[in-house]
Amino acid sequence: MTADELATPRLTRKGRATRDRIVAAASELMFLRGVAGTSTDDVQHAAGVSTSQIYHYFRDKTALVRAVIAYQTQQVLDAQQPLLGRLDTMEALRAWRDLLVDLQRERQCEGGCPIGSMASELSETCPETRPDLIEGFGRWETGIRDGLRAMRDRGDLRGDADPDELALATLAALQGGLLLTQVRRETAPLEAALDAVLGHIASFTT
Amino acid sequence: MTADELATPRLTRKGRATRDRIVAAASELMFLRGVAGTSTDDVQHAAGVSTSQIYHYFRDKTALVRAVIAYQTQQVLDAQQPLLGRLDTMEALRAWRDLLVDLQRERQCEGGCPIGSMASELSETCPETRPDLIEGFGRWETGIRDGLRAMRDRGDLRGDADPDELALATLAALQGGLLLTQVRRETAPLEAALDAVLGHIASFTT
DNA sequence: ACATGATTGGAGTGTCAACTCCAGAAAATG
DNA sequence: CATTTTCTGGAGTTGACACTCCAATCATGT
Repeated sequence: MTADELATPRLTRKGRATRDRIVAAASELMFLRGVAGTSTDDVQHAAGVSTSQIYHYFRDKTALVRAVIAYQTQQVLDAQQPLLGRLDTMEALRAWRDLLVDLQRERQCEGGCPIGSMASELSETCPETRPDLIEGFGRWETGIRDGLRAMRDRGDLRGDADPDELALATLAALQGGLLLTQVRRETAPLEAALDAVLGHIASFTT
Repeated sequence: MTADELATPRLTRKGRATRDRIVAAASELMFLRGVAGTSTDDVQHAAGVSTSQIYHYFRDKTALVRAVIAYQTQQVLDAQQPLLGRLDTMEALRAWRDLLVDLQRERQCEGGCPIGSMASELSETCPETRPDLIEGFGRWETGIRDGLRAMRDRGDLRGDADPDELALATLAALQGGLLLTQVRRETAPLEAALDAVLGHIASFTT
C-alpha cells in the first residue's frame, strides 16, 4: 500500500503507462536538477503529457515527489542486485564496494545518491516525504544488515560484532562517500569511506 | 581573496555591518529551509534591510550563496574548536565524536550539516559554488588529517596507516552519519558511523 | 450500442520569485 | 565646505511556477 494506489484507485492499462512515464521522467529530471529545480512543466515535456495529466495522477507536486522517491529506491536497490541480497562474505562486500565505485565512475561522479540527494533536499522543507525517505534508507540498510547477520550467525563474525550497528555505519559511510564524491567529482572519497568501513568489519572476522 | 572583496571593493564600516547582517540572516534561513526555499525577500525581512541593499552588496543570489558557504564553513569549524585543531590522540578523537553527537542532539537532529546540505543541493544545480564547497570540506578534512599525521609521525599510528585516506573516510562517515541522523531524527546513525571509523583508526594504533 | 468513468489537451489564474531603477540620505575625502 | 562615493528605501518589471477548469476523447463493462 504505497501512496500510489491510495491516490488513484482505478487505472486503465493506458493510464498506468502514462503515470509510469510521468514518474520516470520526473525521477530523471529531479536526479539531475534537484526537486526544486524541476518544474511540472519540465516533467510534462519530458514525459510528453499535458498539464492536466500530472494533476490527474497526482494530487500535487508533493505526491509526485513521493512516487519518485519510491521509484528511485527501487532503482537503486535493483542496481545493486544480486549482490545486495547476499552480502554475507567479505568477498561479496568487496565486490559490492567495487560495483558502487564503478557505478559512480560511469556517471562521472555526477548526481550523487538519488535517495541521499532527495533526503537532504526534502528532510526539512517537506516533512511529509520523510517517512518515504526513511523507508528507502531502511530497505537499503536491511539488505546490508541481513548479510552481516548471516555472517555472524555462521560464525564468520565474532560475537562482539553488532551487525545492526555495522550496517548503519556502512550505509552512512556510503552516503557520505557519495556526497563528497559528487562534490569533488572523483571516486576517492567513496573508496576511502567504503574501504574504511569494510576494513572495520573485516577486523571482526574470525 | 574570497569572493567577498572582489565583488564590493570599498566598504565603509556601516556597509560591512550591513553586509554581515545579510549573510548571517541568509545563512540561518538557508540552513533551516534550504537555498531554494529561501527568497531574497525572506532575507530582507530577517536582516532588516531593503530590497536594493542585497543587490548592492551581492551581484546576484549566487554571490550571496557563495558568501553563505564561506560563513557557514567558518561557523562549523569554529564550533569544533579547539578540538579540531588537536585531533592527535584517540582521546581527542573520541571527545570530538561526543561533541558532534551532542551538537546534533541539541538541535534535535534538525538541519544536518550546513555545508553538507548546501553541497547536496548545489553541486549539480549551481556549479559555480562547487569550488567553495570543495574548499569548505577541504578545510575540515585538513583539520582531521593534520591530527592523524601527527599521530603517525609520533609513532602512535603504525606506518601502514594512511592519514590522508583515513581523514577522508572520517569526513565521509561524518557526513553520511549527519544525513541519516537528519532524516531519522535520532543520533544513532551518526554515532554508529563515527564509532566505526574511530574503531578503524584505533586498529592502527601501536 | 450505450453508459459510465477514465483520460487528455490546453488555455487560464494567482502568486511569488529574482532582479532593476531611481532618487534621496549618509558618509568619506580633499 | 564641497564633492564624490557609498548606502538606503521602495516602487516596479518580468518571468516562472504550481495549480485549476472545462470540454473533448477514449476505454471498458454490460
